[in-house]
Amino acid sequence: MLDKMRIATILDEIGTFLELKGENPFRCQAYHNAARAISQLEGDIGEWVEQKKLTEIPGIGKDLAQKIETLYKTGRLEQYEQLRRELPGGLLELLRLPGLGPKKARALYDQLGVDSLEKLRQVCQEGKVAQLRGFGEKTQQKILEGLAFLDKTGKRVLLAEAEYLAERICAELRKLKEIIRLEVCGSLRRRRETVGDLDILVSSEKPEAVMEKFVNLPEVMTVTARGETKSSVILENGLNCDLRVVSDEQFPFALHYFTGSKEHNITMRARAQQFGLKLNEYGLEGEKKSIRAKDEADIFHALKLDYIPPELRENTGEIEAAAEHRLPKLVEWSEIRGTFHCHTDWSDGRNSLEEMAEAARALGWQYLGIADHSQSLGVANGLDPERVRQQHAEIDRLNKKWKNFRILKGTECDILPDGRLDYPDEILDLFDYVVVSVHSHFNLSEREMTERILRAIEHPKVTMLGHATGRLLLRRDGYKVDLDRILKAAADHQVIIEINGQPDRLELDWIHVKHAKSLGILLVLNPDAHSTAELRYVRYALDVARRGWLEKANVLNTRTLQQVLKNLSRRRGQAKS
DNA sequence: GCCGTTTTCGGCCCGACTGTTTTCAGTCG
Repeated sequence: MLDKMRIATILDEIGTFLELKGENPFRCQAYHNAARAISQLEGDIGEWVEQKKLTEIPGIGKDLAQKIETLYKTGRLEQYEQLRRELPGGLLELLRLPGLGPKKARALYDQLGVDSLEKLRQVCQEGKVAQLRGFGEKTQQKILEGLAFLDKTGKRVLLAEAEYLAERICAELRKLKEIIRLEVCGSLRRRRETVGDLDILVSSEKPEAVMEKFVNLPEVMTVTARGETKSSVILENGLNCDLRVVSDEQFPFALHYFTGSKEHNITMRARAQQFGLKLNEYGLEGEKKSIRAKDEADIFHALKLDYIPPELRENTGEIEAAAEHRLPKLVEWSEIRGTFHCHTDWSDGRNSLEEMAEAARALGWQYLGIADHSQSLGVANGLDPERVRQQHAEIDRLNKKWKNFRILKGTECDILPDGRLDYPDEILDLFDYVVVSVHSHFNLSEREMTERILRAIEHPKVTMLGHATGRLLLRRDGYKVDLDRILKAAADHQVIIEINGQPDRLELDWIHVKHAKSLGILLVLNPDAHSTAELRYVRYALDVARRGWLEKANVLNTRTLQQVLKNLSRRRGQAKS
């Protein structure tokens, strides 16, 4: 039996193989759409199959439902295997090169036998590619550069890194008096966890001056394209950056267009068509009238939609919700009143209890939860029971200092390999709350890992589950675990789930956050801070929360100190009875 | 391959840029 991620990957590959074969592009797109829909499906794919509900998913019809069912039940699909026999898998990785699409990849394979990046490098170096019809010297050179780029950086960067670069570049561009409006679009504006390139949009009556400044910025390494309205460059860290210049009248339309996502835009254009209008990056026009917009909200309103925040624009139901006035009122930074998962110099943090507390107070928060590591995590100087008691005495002493602020006593307690917790119950009773996390034995089987975490969740003294899969973005996948079962158990046992704001973690993933919300699970935004500076990582957890459609009521941190204390004591009351 | 208040066929989002052409195909977002 295949899980939904594997099924989605296979559907996606079928779509790409069909492109390589030159099939009808809309048919290819149907496979890509289905792959996306399946990967974002809430809950267990098995239930959708068994209840014959697959065709209820937009983009999945009779044919694809049948194929998905076959894949789920048998793990195989004759069509897929046939395609794999027909075309080498290495062709798929050729498509990762910029400027190389299915048509050119196919030509390289047919005429030069290219079936891998290595082979491609070889024939380019031999000068054979430039001689092919439709190719030339420049294309060959561009492929070689692309290969070198892939070797070096060829991937996305963390949201935090992209944000830092974008802020520097924008600060510089904003100095130009020719610029009327400026905004960063793309996945950065949608606050995706990783960013593939920066899209900067500017309105100006003097595009040339803006372009000139842009391509000569100190952060620019290479200029890859330069036109009147669009230029592309590669930045010092290997990230691609596009700049578009439009008139100020066009700005809202371009802002919406370049923010994406692509899938959101496609559905928006189809909606515009229903109103007899055509939507593109320059405007919204009909046969006789053209709609004016001073901002993005006007565009949505013209299509009888509520304003959709950028974080939701993934075509996962936001347009339908906007039409029916049932978009969530997303949780906001100003609603955050504290956080729960922070480390101090008692374990592996850099700052003292007092320094952390003062930093939290400076942010205007009412409480700060300290959750240092537990005893078995020796490398992180985890606290044994004696030091737990000492730390609590110190917290009690500090808490006398402040009137409207409080340090909460928590622990990030290890989940041992067999699912037991790292402290006995009488020690766990000393804390205001207990975060449980996996820090060791990542290589268990999916079943063992799931059982391990389930056992921890079922423990009556557990308040919240820390970084749920242990993934490190762009570095390693999470450990294998059945998240659907974990979430269901968390709902049953009223365990809170953490959204970890470390820029390279950002889990629970937004797709699962949305799922957790639908199960009625309470979530918590935690910075996993190891210094005062890292308290601001709550911001990145907030991004994930917003992408997961969370509202104020879904997030523990939005509650006042009194509400939090009440919530925690109620849990503990239940645990003891 | 999907889909339907122009429905069971014939559409399916749309424009900029590049390189290779000499009027356009391919790629990208």
